[in-house]
Amino acid sequence: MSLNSAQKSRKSPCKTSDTQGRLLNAAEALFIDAGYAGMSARAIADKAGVNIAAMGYHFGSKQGLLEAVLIRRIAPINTSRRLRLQAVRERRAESIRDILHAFLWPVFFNEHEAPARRLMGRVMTEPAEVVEPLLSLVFSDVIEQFVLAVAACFPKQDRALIAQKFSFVVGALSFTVLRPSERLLGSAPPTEVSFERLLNFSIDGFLEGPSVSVNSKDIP
Amino acid sequence: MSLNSAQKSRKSPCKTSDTQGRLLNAAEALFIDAGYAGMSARAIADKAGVNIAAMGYHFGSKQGLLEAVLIRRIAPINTSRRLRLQAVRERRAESIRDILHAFLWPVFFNEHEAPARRLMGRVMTEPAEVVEPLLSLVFSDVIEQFVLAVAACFPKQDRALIAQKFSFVVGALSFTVLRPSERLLGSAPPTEVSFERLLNFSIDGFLEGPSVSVNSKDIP
DNA sequence: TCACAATTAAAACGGTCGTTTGAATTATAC
DNA sequence: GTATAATTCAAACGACCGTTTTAATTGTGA
Repeated sequence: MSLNSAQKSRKSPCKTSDTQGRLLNAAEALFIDAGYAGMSARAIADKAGVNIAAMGYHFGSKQGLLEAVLIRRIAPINTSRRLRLQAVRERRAESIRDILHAFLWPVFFNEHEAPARRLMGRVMTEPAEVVEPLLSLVFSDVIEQFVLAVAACFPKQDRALIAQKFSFVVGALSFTVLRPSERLLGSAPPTEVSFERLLNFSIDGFLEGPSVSVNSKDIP
Repeated sequence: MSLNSAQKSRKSPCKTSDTQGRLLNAAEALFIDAGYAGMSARAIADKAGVNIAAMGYHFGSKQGLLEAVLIRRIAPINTSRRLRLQAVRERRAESIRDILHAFLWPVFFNEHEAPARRLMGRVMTEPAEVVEPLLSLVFSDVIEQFVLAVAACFPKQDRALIAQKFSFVVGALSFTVLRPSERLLGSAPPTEVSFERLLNFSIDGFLEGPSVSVNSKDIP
């Protein structure tokens, strides 16, 4: 029996069916479109062209399959983020643009493009509790690193304020990549354009903008 | 038979059980926590302390109940947004702060506070196709009005750019109100603080910030 | 070729899904 | 009080859920 996929690919090197890969792709697409509760094991198996029992055999459960889906795409993105942040830091002249660029770029540009982007958006807004431990496992560290880096850029700004500003960036990012983005906008701009716009928007939010000098009155 | 709730309340003015209200409250809470696919009709009925058939009787279906839930909370928020935008316009000196204030304020401050906030965040990220027509029905008009108002503030800026910046605001807003917000931040700041921070962050994103003068290189 | 492990397949498991039915109960109007 | 409508209730509908079992099939090393 298998139940583990890591060491097994070494024992059977020439897989022609690639059941695991087909399951991962099918589950990814359905999770993006319907979320965890909305994707059924039978729909996954059908889309993958695989017997339904294959899911339990290769990944243990539906939750195990989703975890594999997330780790396959999200972990490389966060690794890329970390590497880029490290490269920026080694230049000893990090700017807020460099830091946010390192955070946003791997989401928009990677070898899997749209699927990875939308998967990122979906998982950040997924209500199912099964993804909660996965989220903190994969994200908490990289988020903390980036918030620290941004804080180093603005020693004067309140730390909690910086953390929340960063969560605004995460929100704008998640919402942007969640859909083909014809929802609010009439049409979807090219990926490079969306990326550049979100980057500039986020940068301006961190810089000490004119907004701080203006008082707003709550008109109840 | 009923199947319609609008004209019926006039015929039976003294409801002691308030089955519809209990169903709405229960469905709202469960939808916020689990999304459409994750909330079951039986869980709703149990939480409401009501027979399961009451849902079909009063709202036709689970989808009908969710529609009533959304309209009850979201429509008043958007109405408040429109009224505030109109008030700002009549002053003939609208600023980006005033416009964004009118857009954000009704989400953070209304008579139902946290439930309405989180419901707003959940519905904006809900994958189920059943909410799609509801979304465009309730949101497309108010969004268009606000984008137009912002565009009037910045006649020089590209219209598509403004629309996408506004979607960034919507994303940051949705993500902020989606959870009690202990997810990325360590703790949740008071509502007024979060509101003020998001407002300032959004304003800075629209103002012609320093980011436009700096070119970013894509380091692949 | 033969044992043996890995994988796939068909079928069923108990359970829950959203919805419907029809009778019982309650409120309203005359 | 009685007819009539509105509402609630228990029960069941067929369908689908995630998972498991058991047997058949495939691939691999001796």
